[in-house]
Amino acid sequence: MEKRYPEYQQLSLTTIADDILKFWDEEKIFEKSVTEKEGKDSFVFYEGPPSANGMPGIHHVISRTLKDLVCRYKTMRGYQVNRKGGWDTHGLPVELGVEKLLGITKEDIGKKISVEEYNATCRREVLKYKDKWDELTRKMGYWVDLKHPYITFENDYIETLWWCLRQLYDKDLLYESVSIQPYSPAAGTGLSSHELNQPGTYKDVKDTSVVAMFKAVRNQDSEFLFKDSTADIYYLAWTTTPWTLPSNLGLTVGEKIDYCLIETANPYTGDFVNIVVAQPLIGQYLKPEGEGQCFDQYKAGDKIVPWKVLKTFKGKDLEGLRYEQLLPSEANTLEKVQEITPGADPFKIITGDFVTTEDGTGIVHTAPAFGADDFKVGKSHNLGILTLVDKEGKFIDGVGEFSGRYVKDYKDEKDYVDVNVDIAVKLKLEGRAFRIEKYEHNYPHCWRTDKPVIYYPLEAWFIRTTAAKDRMIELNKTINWKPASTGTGRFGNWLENMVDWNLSRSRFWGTPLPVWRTEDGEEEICIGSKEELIVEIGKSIDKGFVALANRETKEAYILRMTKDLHKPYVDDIVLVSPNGKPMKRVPDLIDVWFDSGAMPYAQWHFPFENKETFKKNFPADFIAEGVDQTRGWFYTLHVLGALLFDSVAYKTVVSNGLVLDKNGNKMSKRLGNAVDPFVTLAELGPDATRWYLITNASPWDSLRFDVEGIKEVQRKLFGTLYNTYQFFALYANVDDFHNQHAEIPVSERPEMDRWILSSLNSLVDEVVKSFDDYEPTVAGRAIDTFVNDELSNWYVRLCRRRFWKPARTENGVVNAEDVKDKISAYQTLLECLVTVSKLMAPVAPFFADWLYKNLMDGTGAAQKPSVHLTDFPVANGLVIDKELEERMALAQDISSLILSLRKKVNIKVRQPLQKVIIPSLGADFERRLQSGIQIIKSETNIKEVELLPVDNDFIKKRAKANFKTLGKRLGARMKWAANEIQQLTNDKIDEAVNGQLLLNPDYEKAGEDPIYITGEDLELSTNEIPGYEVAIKGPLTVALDLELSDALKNEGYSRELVNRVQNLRKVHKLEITDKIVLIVEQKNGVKDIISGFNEYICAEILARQIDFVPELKDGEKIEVNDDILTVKIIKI
RNA sequence: AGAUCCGUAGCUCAGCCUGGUUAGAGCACUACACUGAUAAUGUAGGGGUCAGCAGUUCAAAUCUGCUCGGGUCUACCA
Repeated sequence: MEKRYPEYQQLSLTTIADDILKFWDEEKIFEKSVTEKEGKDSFVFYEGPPSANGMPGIHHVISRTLKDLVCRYKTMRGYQVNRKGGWDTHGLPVELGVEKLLGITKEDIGKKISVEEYNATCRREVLKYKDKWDELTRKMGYWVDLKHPYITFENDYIETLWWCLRQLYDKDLLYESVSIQPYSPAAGTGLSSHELNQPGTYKDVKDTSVVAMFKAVRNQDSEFLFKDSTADIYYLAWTTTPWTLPSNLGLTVGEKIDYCLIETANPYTGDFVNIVVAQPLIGQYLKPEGEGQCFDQYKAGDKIVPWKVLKTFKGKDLEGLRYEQLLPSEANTLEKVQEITPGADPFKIITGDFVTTEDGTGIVHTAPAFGADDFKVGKSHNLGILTLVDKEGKFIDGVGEFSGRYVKDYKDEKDYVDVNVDIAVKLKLEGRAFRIEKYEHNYPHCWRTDKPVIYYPLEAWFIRTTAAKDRMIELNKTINWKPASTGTGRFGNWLENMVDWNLSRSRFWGTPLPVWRTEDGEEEICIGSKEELIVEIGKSIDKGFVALANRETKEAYILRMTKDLHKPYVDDIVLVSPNGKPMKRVPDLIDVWFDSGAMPYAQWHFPFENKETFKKNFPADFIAEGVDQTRGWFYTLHVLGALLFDSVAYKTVVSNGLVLDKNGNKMSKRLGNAVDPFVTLAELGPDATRWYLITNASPWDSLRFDVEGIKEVQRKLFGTLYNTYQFFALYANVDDFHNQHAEIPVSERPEMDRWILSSLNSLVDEVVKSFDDYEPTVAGRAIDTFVNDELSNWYVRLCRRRFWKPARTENGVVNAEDVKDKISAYQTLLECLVTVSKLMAPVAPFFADWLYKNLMDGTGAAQKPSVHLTDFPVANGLVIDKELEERMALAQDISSLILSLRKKVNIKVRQPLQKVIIPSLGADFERRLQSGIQIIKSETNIKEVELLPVDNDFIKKRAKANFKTLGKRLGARMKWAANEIQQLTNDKIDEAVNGQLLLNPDYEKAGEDPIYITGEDLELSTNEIPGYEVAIKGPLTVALDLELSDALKNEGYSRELVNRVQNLRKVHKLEITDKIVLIVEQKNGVKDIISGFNEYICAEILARQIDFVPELKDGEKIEVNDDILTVKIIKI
């Protein structure tokens, strides 16, 4: 017989993946899935560009699975989904990799190696692992266009970036300013915090710390502090970097922090002073024993210093008060400050939210030049800025005795004297230090020179994101975040606290900032296109700023200078200003995050090309990346979308969590717990891997990756589905079923079929809803449950006979009813399998296609060559019958209870039992039970199901309170009532069910309200049924009649015999269609039993007849119940 | 320091939005059974202070607050 449906020896998910991959390639299925949708609505997806200079890890598989499944799903829902791949190619990681490769440092660039050569190496190295990435992409089944990716280092890409920058520049959103950055005076360079995160840069060091005393100025505002005492008042502020004190311009306090004015003495000089310090920190500076002690006997140097709190107030009250400069000198006079920052108003107390009472005094010494917080708060409170230290790390002229001294030992001087100590000593002598001590803390060091870093103001270019802050917050509210909390929380919060975007990077391999400027800084130009640059160069040549080399034409020169828009070429370009002065490019490169944030525009080389394409593909309907991109890519996309187009850049964003190892540790190469995705895919197959990643945890939860989990998915889902298919194929091939019959209307199919179809359509409904809601985990789990619990373990198991029962008898009589039943079963199972293949296609694309193709091979009625080109199923509401699904659930529960009873009393299922009694739970229950009775009987091998009417007094009932209805009414009496109800007897229960029951008859005596309960306040169940074994689940009770009549015993015996013979057939490797003759050795009474069930037995074992012989020499022994029988089967 | 997610059985996770009776499932383990889907299946068993504390409520795994533990992000970083 021709086998229409392929049958397999065993399931090999890896073979399936290989075969299907080949099929996709050969038939160009991915291309077709896009081209076939030409003209349909598009679903816009952006691929976040990975950097190909590192190997892909398993965590890339999860985010890409997520992206892929959404795109596949939307394709099947009828959208055209273009997916352009991309590569992120600039930035520090690439540069560091190259430096390592070449064995050089940043300083060597331009010296040992030319910038040109260096950048060429970067360009080459950055796509080092591109092949590996492409391979992973293919093998995991991620459909994305790898043939036409956008690459951020290409000229066209950079040109769009320049266009974007020019737009921002024209809108006055691009500006240059000073910012505080980590700076290494020893190396003479700023450091990125990436560099600060190199191992070993943070070291524990002991520094001289000072609690300095800033003398309060008495005026109208501060009068409230002065009225209680005549002594001078000092604000105490702590610092671990005393060298910043001459640059002090303010003191910052916390608005809501409590501060105290305290009368005490300077511990070094013994002078009586009043100090101001945060209330929670008093204990750090003054001993409790000193509180309230008499001042008369105190002298300098005494261990216990007397003190007394004069006043307590909030930081807010201090705002605006003035103090005298701590270390005045020529260089830091008010005039000098105002010379540098006109209009500045320093030397006052301000408030800042970064102030804590963790350490220090609760008053923060603020030197805007040397701290990011200081700078920010200084700027907003107009303190001005003073930088009394130069770029070499030494004090500038005009700082008195400290001028010319290095603030840290940057030059490895033999006799270096710590200037910080000298400053402390000076303060101590002047009575301006309250405490001086060595303080050990963690401080960053330059990873090249090992010298301490300082924070230092440096020029940098910024995007004025804060200008559009409100709009960005508003736009963010329209974005569908998965999970929502990331949007409102992490991202929303980030937007609320937004600062301007520091674009500047002082590296070599990156997009150059296209700003040219005259030396005096008076004139500058921002170039917005290559064309514009060419024009400007032309002007410059005409002006004579460019000395053309021998015989080089103007055109050739321009071509040479613009063929690569990177360093060093752009730096060699000199342009001419409107006033005729030469302009050179500012040295900065831009943050690589700008590169990726601008991909919606740059991937199409907009606006220079593809204007229409861009319009159709902006904004994205959907993006997805790891949650670590929240403030990375998600942010930069959002910024540029908002600033350039006043639009969101994406409508839905899914942020997936991390992949941890099975012990919950972060995967890292160093720990050796990183999972190689290639190994996983090769060994376990992409489908199981993808399914596991998606269904094990919500994408945004972090996932503990364990290969055992994938194996479980293999076994449970794919194994079961494979078995189900095999089962179908086996019998469909036998019966030559290939969907050649007219479809039997669902209403005419048996209840079992209607049930699984209802369940299937309910599943479709749920899966569609979940995918639409970007909840693939819910969808996957639902499919899993359907396949295992409903389709395989219930439908197929219960319907097995329908498939292998012959539709015609041996002599060819066809029973029309049987035929129809069989066709119905095939049609039903086929529909389930085909539908499941489509439902699972987004998540398990290989297996789904394999299953689909096998089924279509059999039916020969393929709508499409691949499941991925089909339409996603749509639930047919008419087929969904929730009532039927409930009925089946009831039948399942009852069957399960009966099976557990059989187990309990040790009567195997093959032994028929006469009767099961089920107490009714009301009319509804009876109706629902009725249609399940047949199923229960055959599933549990029981002859009859007897329904016990509600009002019988045969069983003992048990009532439980319905907390939901009663709780609201009774309130505090609930506990009491629940207890009462539990003790109700049959007649009381009946009273309630039939009308109402007064629960507290003596309510009047107790002075209470009467409590009436009705049937709906009770949940009834059964306590016991005399003479029966009883099992209970919730309100449901079944009672099993255990009596075995001879007839039942004999029937059991026959069934047992059938089972043994079936085993023999299997052992002898008979085909399931082979006919046999059974020969049995005669033995006491056996013949009578067997003969009584002759027809049944023959039908089951496909025997033409059963012969009995007195003695069977070459027979086999089988055990039936307690008998040993000798039998023989002969194939005919 | 701030933000955010997570904490339920040995493990992986449901349940929480919308409070209600004895908190579920799978894996693993133990025992028994079943076997024409068989690398499957059924039944039973052990296994839980639902991280902790407090509050709201007749009633809290569920709502609120705080604390603890873990992860991630941010602190001008790619």
